[in-house]
Amino acid sequence: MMDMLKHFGSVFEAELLAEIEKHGERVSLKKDAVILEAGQTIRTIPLLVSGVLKILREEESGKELLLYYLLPGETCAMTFSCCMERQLSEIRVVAEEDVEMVILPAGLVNDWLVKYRSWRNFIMRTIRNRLNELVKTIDQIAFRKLDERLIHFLRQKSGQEGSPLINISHEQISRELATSRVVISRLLKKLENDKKLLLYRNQIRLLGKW
DNA sequence: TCATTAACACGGG
DNA sequence: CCCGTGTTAATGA
Repeated sequence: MMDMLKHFGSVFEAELLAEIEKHGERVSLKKDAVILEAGQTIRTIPLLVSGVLKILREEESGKELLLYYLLPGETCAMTFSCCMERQLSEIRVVAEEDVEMVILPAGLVNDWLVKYRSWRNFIMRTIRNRLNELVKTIDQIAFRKLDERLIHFLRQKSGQEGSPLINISHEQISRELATSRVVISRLLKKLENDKKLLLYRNQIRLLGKW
């Protein structure tokens, strides 16, 4: 549980950490594993220890739209709000990389809201952060042109991987931004001509400041 | 005007 | 060969 303490040790009081240890279930996931499909009921919420989870919204036509990434030290606001109301999942959760996490039963985490100040603060903070980020995403979709959304996506992706070298295909990008590959290829080519990046097969290297 | 769909050629792994 | 990529032409919002 050492890596657990690394991200949550300073956030929760000792008593709560003991409860998490007692009731939490340790789960490992391989890259691309689907944790949750849209329409399923949610009975647990995850605390991410390592790796990255991707939260997606699904459209009727089967198109996907990236909502946000979940990083170590975080929990999923969407999952939390769903399981509080015993609602069906409106989202799809996929492991972007190999993931280590602890899952907690939905009932418990409700009680903890009253019992532990640190838990309440943690949940409030993740919901607040997520809300802020979603507002930004909505802004992107509503008001920005696709080229700006693409740049935003690349910047985020590069930051997430901690490297200017991004491993992804045009097809994957187009799916996450809910557009067609043709458009992504064209926009990327333009960015390459502008010396903003270099294109390889399944790889993009960002040049200069991002 | 700009996105999408279909179609095709190129070429690297 | 297979698949990701670069491009174009037709069509639509």
